[in-house]
Amino acid sequence: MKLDPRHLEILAAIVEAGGLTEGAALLGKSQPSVSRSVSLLEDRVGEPLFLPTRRPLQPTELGIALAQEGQRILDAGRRASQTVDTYRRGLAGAVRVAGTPIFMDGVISSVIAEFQAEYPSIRIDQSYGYPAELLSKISSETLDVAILPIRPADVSDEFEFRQILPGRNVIACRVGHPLARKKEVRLEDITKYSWIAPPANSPLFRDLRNTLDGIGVRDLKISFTGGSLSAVVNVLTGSDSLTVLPFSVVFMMQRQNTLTSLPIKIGDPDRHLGCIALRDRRMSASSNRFLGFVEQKFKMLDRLICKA
Amino acid sequence: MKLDPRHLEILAAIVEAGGLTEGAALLGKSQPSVSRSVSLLEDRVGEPLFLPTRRPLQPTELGIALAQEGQRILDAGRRASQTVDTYRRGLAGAVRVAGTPIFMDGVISSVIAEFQAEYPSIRIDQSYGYPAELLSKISSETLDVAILPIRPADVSDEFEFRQILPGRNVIACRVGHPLARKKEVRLEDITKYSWIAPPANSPLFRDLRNTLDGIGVRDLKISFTGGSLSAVVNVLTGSDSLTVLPFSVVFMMQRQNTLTSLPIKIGDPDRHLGCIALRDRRMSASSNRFLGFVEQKFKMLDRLICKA
DNA sequence: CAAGTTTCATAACGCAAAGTTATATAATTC
DNA sequence: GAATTATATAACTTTGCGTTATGAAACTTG
Repeated sequence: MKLDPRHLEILAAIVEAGGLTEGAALLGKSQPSVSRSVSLLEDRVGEPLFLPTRRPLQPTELGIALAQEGQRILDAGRRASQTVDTYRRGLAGAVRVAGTPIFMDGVISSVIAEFQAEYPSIRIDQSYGYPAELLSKISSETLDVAILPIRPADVSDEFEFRQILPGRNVIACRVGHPLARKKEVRLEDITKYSWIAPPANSPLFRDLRNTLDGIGVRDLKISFTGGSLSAVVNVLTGSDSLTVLPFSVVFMMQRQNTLTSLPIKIGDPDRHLGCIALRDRRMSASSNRFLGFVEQKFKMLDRLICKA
Repeated sequence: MKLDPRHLEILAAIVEAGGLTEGAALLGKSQPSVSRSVSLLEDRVGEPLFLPTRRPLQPTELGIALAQEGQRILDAGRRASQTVDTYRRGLAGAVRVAGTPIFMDGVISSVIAEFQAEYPSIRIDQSYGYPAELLSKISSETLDVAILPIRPADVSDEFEFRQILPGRNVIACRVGHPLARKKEVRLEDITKYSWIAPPANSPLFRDLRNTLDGIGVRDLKISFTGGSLSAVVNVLTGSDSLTVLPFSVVFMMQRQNTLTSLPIKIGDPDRHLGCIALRDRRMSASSNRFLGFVEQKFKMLDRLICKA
C-alpha cells in the first residue's frame, strides 16, 4: 500500500518535536491540519502510530519506524530545495561554451580556469566550432554561449552579441626571430620567410589572405597548414616561419616568452570578438554568470593590451 | 522553497523510465497527470527540468539532481510500506508481556525463547507483577498480555481470558530428598521439614497456606521466604526444605533433574493459569501472534504433563 | 517528404484532501 | 477541582490530483 510521503514528513516532524502543536509549528502549518493528516495516515496504515490518551504524545513502535522514513524524506526534500536554490542563483549547473579553436585555446581557456576556481560547482562543457555552426547550435539550444569573431551587423535579432575585444590581427613569430629585433619591418623582409596557415575553413585563414593581399604580398610560401594553436606555436617557435594571429593570443603568449609580433601595421579585420547567446536571457543563471565573468575579465585584458 | 515530495517522486520515475508515458505507467497513473505534475514542479522551481522539444525526453542537470532526491523519497516510501506490512502481519513489532514471577521464570521464559527463535523481529518486553496490577496495566494499555493464575469468574468482561493450564500445585523438594523415595508420604512425615515460602503477597503464598491448612498442618517452620524462583530452587536443592509450587514449574525442573514432587495429594487451587488480554482483539498483530503461540505450546505441554 | 505513429501538452471536470478559524474535549498542573 | 495546555472535531474554502478526450508536436517509414 502506497503511503503519502507528505504524511510521513508530518509524522517525522511530530515525533521529532514531541507533540502535534510543536510539530505543526516546525512545518509551518496549523495544529488541526497536522492532526487530521495523522488521523488519515493512521486510518490507512490500520495501526495506531501514537499511544492513546498519553501526553506527552508517545509514538508506537510502528510510529517510530515510519517517522524514521519520514525524516529521510524531509532530508531529501531539503537537499532538493537547496539544490534548486544554488542553481537559481547560478552557483551550480553547467555551461556549454564553444568558440573558434585558436582563440579558445589562446585566451578563453585561461579565463575558464579562473572561472572554475571561483565557481567550482559549475561545470563547463567546452567545444570548438566555426561561426556558422556555432550560431546554429545556439539557436537549437544545444549550446549556451559562443565566443567568436563576427561582424556585429551579421548577428541576427535572435541573438545577443556582446563585444569583448576589437578585432586586431598581427603577424606573429617566435621570440628571437631575426625580424623581431628590427625597429621597422618592410614588405620585402617578410616575403623571405615561409608561412603557417590556419585551417582553410577558419576565419583566421581569410584574415591571413586579406592581410597579405592588403600589404601586397602575392605569392607566399606556406610551409604548414591546419593544426591547433599549440601545433602552430610549436612550429613557430621551432622555425623562422610567420603567421597571422589575433593580437590577444600573441599577447597572452608573450607572457610565456614564446611568441611575439612584428612591428608592422596590417589591416584590422571587420569582425570583432564577442560572446553570443540567445536574446532575452533565455538561459540558465550559471550561463549568465559565466557571460558576466568573461566580459569582466576581458575588460581588464583590454586595458592591459591598450597599455602595451 | 518547499517542494512537494510527490512531485520529486514523479520526476524520479520519469527520469528512470525515460519518458512521461513510461513513468506514468511505472507509478500507475495516467500520462496527463504526471505531465501536469511536472509542469507544476517546473513552475515552482523556476527552471526547466527537461530539455525542450527533444525526444527521447532528456532531463536537465537540475532535473537529474532533483530526480536523485526523488529516488530517495521513493525508496523511503517503499521501506515505510514494507514496514507497515510486516507490522500488520504480526511479523515485527513489540509485545509487552508480564506475569507472576515464579511462573514466568519457571515456564514462560522458555516459551518466549522458542517464540523469539521463530519470530526474531518481534521484540518481547517482559516484566513481573501480581494479578491485580497486571489487570490494571492491561486495562490502561501499558501491557499487552498478562499470564497469571486467576479464577475465571473473576475476569471481567473487559478482558479475554484463555486458560492454558489447569491449576495444580504440588509439594516440591530436591531430587534425592528423603521423602522423595517413599511410595506414599504421610502427614507426620512432612511436618519434620522446614518450609520455604514465596513472597507474602503472592498468590502462591495463599496456595501454600490453603494447602497446609487443607492437609491439617498448623504450625510450620518457615526457613526462607521471598526471593525469585532461582533463589527458591537454590535453597531447595541445597537443603531438605519443602515448598509448594505449580506442578508445571516442577515438571520443567524435573527435566534438569533438580526438583521433584512428593507423592502426596493436595487440594488444587481454584485459580487456573491463563493469558489475559483486552477483549475484541484490540491489540497488535504481533501480540496476537504471541498469544496464539503460547496457547499452542501449552497445549503440547499439557499433553506431556498428563502423560506423566 | 508525406503519411502514420508515438509522445507529450492542454482542456474540462469531479473529487480527495490540505488549509484555514472557531470550538469542544481531554490531560496535566497547581 | 480549577486553570491551563494539548489534541480532536467541525465547517468551509482552495488547491491540485486524477480521470477522459483531444490537440499538437516530433520521430519513423515507405
